[in-house]
Amino acid sequence: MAGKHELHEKGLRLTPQRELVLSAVRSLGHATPEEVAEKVRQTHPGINLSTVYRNLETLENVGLVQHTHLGHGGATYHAAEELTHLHLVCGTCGSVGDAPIDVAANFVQNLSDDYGFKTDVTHFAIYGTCAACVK
Amino acid sequence: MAGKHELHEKGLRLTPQRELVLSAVRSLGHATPEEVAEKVRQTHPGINLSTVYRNLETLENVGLVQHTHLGHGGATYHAAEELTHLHLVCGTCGSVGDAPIDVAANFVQNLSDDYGFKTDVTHFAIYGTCAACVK
DNA sequence: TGCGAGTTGCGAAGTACTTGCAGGAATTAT
DNA sequence: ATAATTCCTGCAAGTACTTCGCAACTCGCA
Repeated sequence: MAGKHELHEKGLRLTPQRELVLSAVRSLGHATPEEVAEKVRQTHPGINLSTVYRNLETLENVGLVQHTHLGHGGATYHAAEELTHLHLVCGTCGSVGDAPIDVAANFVQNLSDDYGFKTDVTHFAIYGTCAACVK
Repeated sequence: MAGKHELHEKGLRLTPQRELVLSAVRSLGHATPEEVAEKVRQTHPGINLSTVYRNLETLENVGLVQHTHLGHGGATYHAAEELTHLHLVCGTCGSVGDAPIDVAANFVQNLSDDYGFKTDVTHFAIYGTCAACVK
């Protein structure tokens, strides 16, 4: 379908590094900048950390990836396509689970109705204890 | 009522710095370690940042304060008494609003029923756009 | 193919936070 | 009240993460 790469369509240049950063984010699901760098190094060992940071930022600007705060301090990036679920972070084991956005629909609606607050549930993680650790 | 300070009862020493840190957290509502330090300096200029960090940690251990992730990277502390509301962070203006925990009751219930995930809604902020910025 | 502009790599600077140590203050026992 | 002990504070060095500047390089277009 597309004769041009998606990066092209966003007005960005198509460089190996950039494409690798994007695909790393996509294949990792959620990842810190450092994890992305590590992943990219599997195919492109020489890539510099700052390049990863810069590309993450650039890709975020054009809307291909987005960052989320999982709370440990650093931001975590994920592909824009993944934006359909929310993150369930377990405070005990540290695992990150997913849940469809619908479970929060009600909550979002409440906040909107009562406070006029438009919630973006995907941006922050939901903290708690996962089923495995509750036992 | 208490002949002893609450800090005493927790087995902690009563130092001016420590008491000031606690009262700063209480009066600020939510505050980053640095904001706490700034507040404390109004009455005790010489206090060191590391003292603030350590006291925050100590106070958290005995349950007098707790930290929440508002997403900017650093933790935000608040008094344990404040634990009855969740934080609504506006991505546009940066303001932090409050909402009673009840609005999330439904959501928490869903997560618990469907995933066995016990959510602590107060630990992480809820991200979105506040009423003022939506306009 | 050749030019212009966006990108990369590298090192260093900057910021935010944490940790170790020695002196000083608060408690407890005498 | 005094002395001894233990904890706490302040200072400073150290670590981790992120951003910046610059020169060389590569991509995209004519």
